[in-house]
Amino acid sequence: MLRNPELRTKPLGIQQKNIVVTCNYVARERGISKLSYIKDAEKKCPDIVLVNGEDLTHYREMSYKITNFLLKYTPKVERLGFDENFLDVSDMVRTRLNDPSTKEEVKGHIYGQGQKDDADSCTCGCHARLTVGTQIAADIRSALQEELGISCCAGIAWNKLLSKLVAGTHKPNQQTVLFPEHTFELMLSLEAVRAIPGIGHSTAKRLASLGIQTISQLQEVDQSVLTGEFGNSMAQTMKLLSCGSDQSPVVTTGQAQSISDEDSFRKCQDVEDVKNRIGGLLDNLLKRLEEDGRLPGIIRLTLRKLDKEGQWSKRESRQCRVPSHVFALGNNKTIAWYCVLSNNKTIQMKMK
DNA sequence: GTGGATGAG
DNA sequence: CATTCTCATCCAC
Repeated sequence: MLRNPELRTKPLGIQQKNIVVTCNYVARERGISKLSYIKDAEKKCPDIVLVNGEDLTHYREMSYKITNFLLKYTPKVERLGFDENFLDVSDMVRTRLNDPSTKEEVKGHIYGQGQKDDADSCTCGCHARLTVGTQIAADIRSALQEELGISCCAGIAWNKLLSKLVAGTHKPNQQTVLFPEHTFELMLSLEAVRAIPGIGHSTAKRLASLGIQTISQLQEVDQSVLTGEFGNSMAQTMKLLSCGSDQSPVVTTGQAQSISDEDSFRKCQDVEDVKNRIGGLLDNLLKRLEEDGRLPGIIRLTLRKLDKEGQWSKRESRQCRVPSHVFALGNNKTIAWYCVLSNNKTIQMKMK
């Protein structure tokens, strides 16, 4: 929509292979959901505009533009995927509170109540700090809109878990603050344990085997029951999360730890074809490596096979170290063959 | 260090 | 359920 503003008012979907991986809010109002099949989406919404999004270059570049923009406010910026960032603004809050011109006004929504007044039961100053937090969020979101043309949601709270959860309560392009009195309310509004970030489908399944499906069940279950299935550390963490407690700090993300390029290799029988496709992935990777400026220490190939019935199997990977002389030669294909030969295996499909 | 599992958007 | 195309972390070996 940034590159083609005419699409703003139209139902828009981003397509990768057979799937609408994401879509704008116009499309969502028409009943399109993320990760739906193209067929279903077109059935519901025949005039949906589809843009191919298999090449993530543009999204990655904008993603880093946004993170770098946020880094002008504080060095404590942690990326989560391509489109979310955590900011620890504690220092900014302290500075603003020392400024006599700072007001008491809350910007945006307050979670769990119409107005803010009953609130001042705290003696620790958290309400004042969170209020300043809403002002900082409003300032940053407004500047982001002005300078990069990006709208977004924000959640203001005292830990990452709660800020993420409360950010999702007013969408799109709005912000919400959580005051401590309403923590329990927010956690219980979630219902399923799966809604807690960090509890994915696998952990949810294991919890279900213990008879735990809702947040309140997780809050009330005896520690020892969890410890039996997950071990002490995980059990402790999950109990805390269920109550809205998250000790994890905002960790500055910095440069990527790895870069990868992949493709689902649809209908690839021919060996020649496979070689070409892997070569293409490698070329893209080398371009990105050059822009990055660093040299890789390791290269890894990842693959998934298709069985007779067209079912995907689990991922398999092979990796090896890349000596720097490989790059001194400046020879593209050398690297992939170095990897393949040094492992003495034939590897097709996916490459990381 | 390697390779699989898991989880995030 | 994954499906797409990434990126990160954890853990057994």
